[in-house]
Amino acid sequence: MQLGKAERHRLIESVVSRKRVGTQFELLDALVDSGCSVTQATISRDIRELGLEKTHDQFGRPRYVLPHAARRNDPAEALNAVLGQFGRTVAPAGNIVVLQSDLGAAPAIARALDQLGHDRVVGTLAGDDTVLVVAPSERDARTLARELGAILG
Amino acid sequence: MQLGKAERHRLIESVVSRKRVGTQFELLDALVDSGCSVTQATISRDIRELGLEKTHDQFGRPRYVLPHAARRNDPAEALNAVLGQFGRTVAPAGNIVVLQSDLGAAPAIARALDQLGHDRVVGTLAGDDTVLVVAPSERDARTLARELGAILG
DNA sequence: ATAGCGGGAGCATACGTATGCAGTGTTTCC
DNA sequence: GGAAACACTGCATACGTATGCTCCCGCTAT
Repeated sequence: MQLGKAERHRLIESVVSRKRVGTQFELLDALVDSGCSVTQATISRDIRELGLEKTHDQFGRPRYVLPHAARRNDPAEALNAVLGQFGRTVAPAGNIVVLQSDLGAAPAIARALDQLGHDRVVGTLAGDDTVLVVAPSERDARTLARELGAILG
Repeated sequence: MQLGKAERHRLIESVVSRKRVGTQFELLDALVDSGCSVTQATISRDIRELGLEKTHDQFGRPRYVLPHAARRNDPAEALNAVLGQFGRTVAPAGNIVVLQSDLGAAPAIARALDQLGHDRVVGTLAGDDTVLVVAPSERDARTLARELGAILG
């Protein structure tokens, strides 16, 4: 044994979050490539211990992902939740995206946007129920508005 | 065939969100109890079409859940995200829970708490970076603080 | 009417995952 | 040191899930 269980777990988390892994044998191959040689049985146990979830991607193909709990601090998740819950409308106007929300939620949304590190978000300004999102260009603003609109539903 | 595919899908969503279903045969049984008799093969296809995810509960037991996308409007999800992302500290004080957050996030947190419909949340009052959560009793406040603290990490 | 098409579902089975058991190595406590 | 307890893993296999094939039904155009 060259790699301990804990290191293997880190490795699995890393692999799974970087590429689509649909079966435990695929994962096994990836681990072997990284110099970690174990059997499927071990991987099955690892997966339970890590709490990995098996989902389907947009094409219905299987995929393991990190447990939801582990993604709780992911800025993208936060934006999804806060925007899905409190967002009302999005509209581009020049190189600005105007985002309307439930009263009081705007600062949180703006903060979530800031933390995204999104290329098309230059900066944000929040009121009580409105966020102005400044984009680099009109074109970017339109794209961004579309992206945010998709989250709203 | 008495139930169409669409109705069966609704039924599956309902069952899966109400109780822990660990295998497709368990789900099959539940459907039969609801007067819908199909085979495991059909359920396998349904599960892919619905995009259900197979996770592990806190004891490592398997469980199907609705896809993450479908839970985006779940108030509990919103609270998790917003609190996990922006929450700082929680402390009970009398029958009040004092919640400190990142600047500006308090109103969103308060809103998320309100929408929970939680028995121990009588009402909330939000400043910029502080939420006061009013609980029915000191006991409730302590319990509530513990619950919220768990979300923070 | 009927031939042709497409969706839905069952059956059998291939594919994928979990687990009882046994073996090995490590730590702990006499 | 030696025994006991424990953690980790592989092997074989039981368990669980996906899918190729087929049939059936309902629709449409001929």
